[in-house]
Amino acid sequence: MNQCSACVVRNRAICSDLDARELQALNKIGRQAKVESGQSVIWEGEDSLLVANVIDGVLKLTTSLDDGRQQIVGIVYPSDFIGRPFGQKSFQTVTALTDAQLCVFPRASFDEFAKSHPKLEHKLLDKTLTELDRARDWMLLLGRKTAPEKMASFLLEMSDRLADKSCADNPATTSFEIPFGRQQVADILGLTIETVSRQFSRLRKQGVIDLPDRRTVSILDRETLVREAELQSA
Amino acid sequence: MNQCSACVVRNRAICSDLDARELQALNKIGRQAKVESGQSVIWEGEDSLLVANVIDGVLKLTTSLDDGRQQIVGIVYPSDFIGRPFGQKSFQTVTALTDAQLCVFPRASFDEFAKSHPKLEHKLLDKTLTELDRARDWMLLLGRKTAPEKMASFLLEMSDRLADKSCADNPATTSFEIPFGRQQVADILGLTIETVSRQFSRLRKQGVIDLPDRRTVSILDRETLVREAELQSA
DNA sequence: GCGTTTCATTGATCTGAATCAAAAAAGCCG
DNA sequence: CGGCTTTTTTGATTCAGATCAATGAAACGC
Repeated sequence: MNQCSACVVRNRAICSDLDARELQALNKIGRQAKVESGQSVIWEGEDSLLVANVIDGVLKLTTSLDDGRQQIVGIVYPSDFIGRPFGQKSFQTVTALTDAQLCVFPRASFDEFAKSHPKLEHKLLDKTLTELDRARDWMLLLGRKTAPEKMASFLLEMSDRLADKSCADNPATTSFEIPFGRQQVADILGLTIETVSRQFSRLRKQGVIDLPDRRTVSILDRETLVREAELQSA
Repeated sequence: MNQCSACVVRNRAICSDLDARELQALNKIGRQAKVESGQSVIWEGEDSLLVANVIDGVLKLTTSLDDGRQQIVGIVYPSDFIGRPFGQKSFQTVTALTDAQLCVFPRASFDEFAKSHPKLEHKLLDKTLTELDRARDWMLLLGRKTAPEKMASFLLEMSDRLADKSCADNPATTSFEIPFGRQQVADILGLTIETVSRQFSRLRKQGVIDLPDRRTVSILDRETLVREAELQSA
């Protein structure tokens, strides 16, 4: 039996404000599910049949064009929520970038539960508003930034999200493993894989970053990155 | 005294599910405000001190870089909600594109009211989820579409939002007035004003659209536009 | 260990959209 | 109406990033 009380995202997910009894009711309509890296759980254009909390792993949200061009429109981490409640259609495909653990709910039951539990809806609203802010911020990057600016912004964002603060002996140097390959970085930034690769190489040659292996990035000169990212006015 | 019962967006705004007594309570914390075209009501980076319902007019949400580059990240129509509840900082500037009428609330009072009125929070959640879908859709356009594709997508979206269905004698021909100039179209699509102008001219020469005056667009050949927009797979 | 496949880097070239620069058209106001 | 400003269009040129084309380096299976 799944015990929400033992859940690792217990304090951060949308269920965090529910009491024991409510949690048990929610638990009844949901189930845990394992998703392997590369697997998709929700498909663009399909009926929205399920929603879920991410317990562990990283997933991507993508939209795409007929000819294969693809844009990653969101990256989902543990405690984030995926799926489209109160709507019939999904506009994005959700794919696991690492092996992942989800807490899945049939959409209809979730909708019903949510409507009768304001505390949960409030949490969901808060998360959605934050996501909207993030998406709109990303629109500035996609529409107006140059390749070097995109790259710097990306590395700083990744560092904020992923840096292992525990082993940061030198505060200036942060190291982290990006959970995706070059093509996916390109699909996040609206660039080609070649341009992404060239930007990585340039930053390495300039001593701004180090690339111990192809998934790991060490930021050596955060100052320069911040300057290159052309931070927003405010 | 403002009477919500007479409000033109009464059935579509986030307050539409409230009963008479609740409406009166909400009315007490809010006030109507007129905003002139060009005026900003919320500033990027400033403390989020107010939120509002749009009663009449069109406004834009923008994010910008230090050097003046700007991206329009949202267009706001009557019955839409603006501002960032439950958060201290605004990430976007909100500016009126036409004279507008708002129903303004101090953020703190609104937050409090919302938390104790689940029906309102539910409506707001629904609207926010829709906005998030729209924003992510737009990210595909910004990151992956070419200038002609952007232009076609833009015209189709505008036509859906603005076309005066009442006077559409010929179902294939739709006419509408874009509530903004070329520079703003450029800031929506992540292009320059020159490229936007060239695309307009090209479509006019090809007989796909007509431009009776600089703010009005008539779609003559919707088919071609749809083809050029490279519609999403699903 | 070694062939095979996949993924990343690097180089050469091309091109779509940006930039630079006028000209033309539309508003505006006395 | 006729000068003045602002906005839009059009043309010439440049350039950032895409595309095309190899090469190189890991990861994988046997």
